[in-house]
Amino acid sequence: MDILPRGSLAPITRKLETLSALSDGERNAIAAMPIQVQDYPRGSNVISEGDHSTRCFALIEGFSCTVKLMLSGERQIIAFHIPGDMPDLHSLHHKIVDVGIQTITPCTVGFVRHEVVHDVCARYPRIATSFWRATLDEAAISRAWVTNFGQRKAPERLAHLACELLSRMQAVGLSDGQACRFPMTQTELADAIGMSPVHVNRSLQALRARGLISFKGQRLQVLNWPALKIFASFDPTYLHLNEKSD
Amino acid sequence: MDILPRGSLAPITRKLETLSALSDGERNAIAAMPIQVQDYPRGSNVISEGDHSTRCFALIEGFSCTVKLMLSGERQIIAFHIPGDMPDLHSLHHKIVDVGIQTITPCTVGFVRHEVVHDVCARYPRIATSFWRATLDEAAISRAWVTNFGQRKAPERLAHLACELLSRMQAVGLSDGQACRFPMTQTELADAIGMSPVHVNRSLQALRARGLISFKGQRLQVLNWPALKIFASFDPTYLHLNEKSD
DNA sequence: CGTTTGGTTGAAATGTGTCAAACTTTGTGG
DNA sequence: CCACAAAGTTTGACACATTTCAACCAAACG
Repeated sequence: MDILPRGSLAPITRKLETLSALSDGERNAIAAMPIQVQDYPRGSNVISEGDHSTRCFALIEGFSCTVKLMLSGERQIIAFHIPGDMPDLHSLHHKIVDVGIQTITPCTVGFVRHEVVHDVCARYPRIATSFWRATLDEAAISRAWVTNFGQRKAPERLAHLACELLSRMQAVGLSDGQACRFPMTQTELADAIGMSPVHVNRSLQALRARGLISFKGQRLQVLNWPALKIFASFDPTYLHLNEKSD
Repeated sequence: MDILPRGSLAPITRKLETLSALSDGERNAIAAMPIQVQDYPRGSNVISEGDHSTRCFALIEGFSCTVKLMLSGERQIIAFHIPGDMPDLHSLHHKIVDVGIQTITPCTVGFVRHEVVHDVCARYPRIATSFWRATLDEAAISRAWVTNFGQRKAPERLAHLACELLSRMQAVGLSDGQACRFPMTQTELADAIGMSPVHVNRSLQALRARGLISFKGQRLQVLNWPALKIFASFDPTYLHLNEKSD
């Protein structure tokens, strides 16, 4: 754990810039925030359910997910996070966190103390707005997941998730055409879409058989984007990707 | 449609007070916001998907829900709203709304223009915080719904929804012991939990057979709260009911 | 090279959807 | 206040989606 050189905040600054335009002063204020960088191996808990939160973090490198653990031992994955995301911003106002955050791959995260964030928000209202918007973007994704669960069968659900992930990766410049890194195991996908791993496997085969997507070595490749969108009835409006505040 | 006398803002002020303590100045600023009151019959659209939003609203009286309409004509209910809720606060920063809001009963709502809210937020940071928190509370509920869909079968899912609704009604003083108004039809419940109306009906019968709840004349009566909580594995932490900011 | 982890397969059990009909309640106009 | 219509609820039989369990296979890894 050490202090991050200014440059490493690039993913977060870039993310905030997508939310609203920043002045030089605002950019500097963000770059000046004291940040504690920490690496986590795959499968570790960055935040545990029930923790009392005093800081929040940005995902600098790697994939993580928000999870809810059941008494039965089952785990529900509620959201996936990609570099630049700030998955526990809500802890700024919800001190008792009701979900955990786990790493899916080895991750590098940057922690910032809540006082620091509150202070920056107080001095730069537009930054506060950006943080608020980041939490709203997340909320919109949760709503889309509710719809995904309620309205779609397994193959369509998986297809929709693939559409979402690729779109988000494209939005932060982490895609390679219509392909991107996709390190989730089938068991993790099962925990995310609320189905058994066996059924995930069969649904993925159905998607492959239709020539929509392919998975090889932790990569998702979309073979027929228009057809995939139609199959999943994917409408990216909910991601609010090209909509800045103010 | 007319201007509301100050007193009618009571549900909203009370709601905001549950989010963070308000000073007299803050209370006055809220009471002074110009508000347009409008009545809607049951089954009408307060907000339609795709609208470009210039104001947001508080539900003063009645029940409404957030919906996502599918191309197929199906509708997914994403959230239920009770008096005091401000279901489209997110439109403050997401101008293009990706969901609609429909009334479940006749409703009275109060609209406030976005500029007015932004102005109050700028002058009273604690009010801004309260609004932010209100959107975070909603987001936490969406996350809980994802878990509800992913982890529970129909009867447990319905039971969890009943727990949530009753808890929220209790929190704003609209319950009657362990009973409260519950005007949703089985078809609406079906749209909310992503199941067919027939299966909702059978699941409700299962809950009644277990002696957990009863429905009569738009009322939900919980007959065995401890047993219901266990059956639904309901943990109210996610509602953040007794947690104020600052 | 063996071990572990993740992916694939088949068959049977369970959960849920669909359709069509009957029943019950609610609301409305005469 | 009644009669009727409309809306909401309940039932049964059958089809389909998904889970479960157990086994096998393939790739990754020390």
